[in-house]
Amino acid sequence: MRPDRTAEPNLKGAAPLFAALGDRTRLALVARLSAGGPHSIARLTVGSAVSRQAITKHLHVLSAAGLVRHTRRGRERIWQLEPARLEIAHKFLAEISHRWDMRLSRLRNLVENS
Amino acid sequence: MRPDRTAEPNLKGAAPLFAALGDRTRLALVARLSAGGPHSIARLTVGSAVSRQAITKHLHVLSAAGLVRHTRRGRERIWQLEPARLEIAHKFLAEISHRWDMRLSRLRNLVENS
DNA sequence: AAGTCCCGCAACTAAAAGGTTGCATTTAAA
DNA sequence: TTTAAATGCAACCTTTTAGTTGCGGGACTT
Repeated sequence: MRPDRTAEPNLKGAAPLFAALGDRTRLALVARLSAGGPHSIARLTVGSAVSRQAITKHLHVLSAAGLVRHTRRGRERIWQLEPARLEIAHKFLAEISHRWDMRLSRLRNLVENS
Repeated sequence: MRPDRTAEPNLKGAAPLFAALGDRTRLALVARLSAGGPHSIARLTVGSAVSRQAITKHLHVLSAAGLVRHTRRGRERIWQLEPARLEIAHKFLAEISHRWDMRLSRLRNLVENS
């Protein structure tokens, strides 16, 4: 197995994920779906500051990022979380933190051995 | 110790962080700073697709989100990563994933005991 | 002292984002 | 079979974002 050339944490892939999460309304939706489970649009709209159509748009944005998925049930559309994609963002941050720690420890070694 | 009522992961705080990370150029900057350490603007511009002023703007966006910090050194401005803020976003994702796992295991219990 | 490098500021543009309203459609309920 | 609920679609508006160019000023170099 060769050393991983794509060690750069999934740059191209992670940015759209973060962008999708980078809105207060959408983040609230994700949080709600993670705790409350699948919900219809109407249900997700209750208690929100914005209109149902706005919620719908946000759900589509999340969907385009692969963070949620929907199913029909009668006349309603049920949305649910897709946690696999969250993991990508999560790992990206872990990788960045790790790199930074490595830098610091290398620097410390340098100082101690001088 | 009571159950944590503020269990909602830092919604209001995390969204701006994700928004700041939700751009390819900015994410590349963060990745570069995490691996390569502090750099001047001119240095960060080399190899980028966009102009120096664009990089400057992006750095200011990251700075407003608390993700980077700068220092003067002679005629150049050195930017460096501020990893503490990354931790907030990181923990948010961990919390969401955890919630989802809890939901799944509760559901499974429900099915098994029925 | 002159030239060069690094940077900040300002004005401007094009495109995308977030939101709204109005209306049509499908499905459930009375 | 009406009526009401849940949604989809489309047009429109306003603000933000990402980017550019041009220029001026401070800080090293020679």
